[in-house]
Amino acid sequence: VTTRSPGQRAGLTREALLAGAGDLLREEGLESLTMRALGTRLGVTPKALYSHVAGKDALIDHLLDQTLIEVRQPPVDAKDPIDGLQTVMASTYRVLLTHPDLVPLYLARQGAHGPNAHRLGAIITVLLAEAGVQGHAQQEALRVLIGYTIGFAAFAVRPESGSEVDGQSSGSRPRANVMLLNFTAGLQWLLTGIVRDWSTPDRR
Amino acid sequence: VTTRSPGQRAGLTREALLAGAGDLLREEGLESLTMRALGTRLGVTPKALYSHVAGKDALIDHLLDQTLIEVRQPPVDAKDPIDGLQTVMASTYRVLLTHPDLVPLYLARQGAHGPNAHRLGAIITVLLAEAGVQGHAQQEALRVLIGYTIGFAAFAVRPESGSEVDGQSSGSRPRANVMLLNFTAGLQWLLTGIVRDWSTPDRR
DNA sequence: ACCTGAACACCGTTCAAGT
DNA sequence: ACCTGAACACCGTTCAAGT
Repeated sequence: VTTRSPGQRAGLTREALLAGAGDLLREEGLESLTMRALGTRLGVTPKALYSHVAGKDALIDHLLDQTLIEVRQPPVDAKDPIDGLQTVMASTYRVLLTHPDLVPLYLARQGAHGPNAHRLGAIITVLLAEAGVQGHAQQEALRVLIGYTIGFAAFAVRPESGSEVDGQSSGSRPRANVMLLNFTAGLQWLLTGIVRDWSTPDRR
Repeated sequence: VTTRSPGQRAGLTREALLAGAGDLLREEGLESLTMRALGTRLGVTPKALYSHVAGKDALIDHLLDQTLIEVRQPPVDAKDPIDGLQTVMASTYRVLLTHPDLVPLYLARQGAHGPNAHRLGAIITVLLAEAGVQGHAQQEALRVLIGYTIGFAAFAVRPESGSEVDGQSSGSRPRANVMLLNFTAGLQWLLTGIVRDWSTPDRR
């Protein structure tokens, strides 16, 4: 299906690459996300992709970061910073579950590293500061929250065969909701502990 | 270096394969863990490996499970089940950090699935039961604990470039210890919450 | 049962070249 | 700057065959 000679533009953009990669991931799974497959899907030679992206790793990095756009911002008139943290982390958890195949990649790369990830980290940091968690403890709290969220998401992705758990989970009807409630409970415990043990009451 | 004709035994065992794979992983990293590389390291054609292991995925599954042997068992005369849980999970965390390259694989495969993983899961389950956490809540607590432990381990592996955190962490001297303390703190909060909110006082 | 050589069907990526 | 054809250096895995 190659009706184009060298020099003719195919009209590719980085956005088109990311959209195609996202579709490929959603429809065919992680194993099928291949530079060659992405090329044929876009009607283009694999090499053409390298004009818009440094390589496969860079493409995935962009994909991971772009996904975080969907994370819901807490309202600016935040009354309670703890509520804000609960909102942001729960939204992050939900977004991660929407893209199950990406979850292991976030962990393999230790999170995303683009502008959206940075923005999200900044929001969490501000909320922690408002809750009186600063400096050293602030960075550690950030790691605890992110590690818990991504780790839990990774184990929530597939219903059965969940590590060493026996397969017989009690039905599977409201499973996603049950997992979300479990996640929220643990998150609340962590937030309570962080504020209780790591906050410095001086500033603010 | 092929001084062996078809039919001559090379003396391979599954244990030798796993040991070689572990060495390869430790010395060269995950990217270099290849059936071909493992073959040449053992002085054997790649195909010879398939006589002892179903394929690369199966080999990695065995590797993941075997690593869990190192997790320390809590003393049988356990006084406080919460102490026991703290011990087991912290030991698991430490073992995971000893094998950083494996951590993303645990998450990608949602934990290990072999006999050692099963044994570890059973130990945790018993401790939870002794703490009064049973049935439905027991499975959920198990997931919370495992998700937190592996997730935190994944973020503890590399010092800098930790997701959206700015690179300037306060020095790097006792970093592993600091992370372990952070992990332990969060673990304690989770255990406290699990027992407080999910234990049923009736049985035991 | 255990290992071999040769080969298949894939990968990501590079190079030189076209417009 | 953007895309092409051809090719390089890898993968995991299979097949038929040896002892």
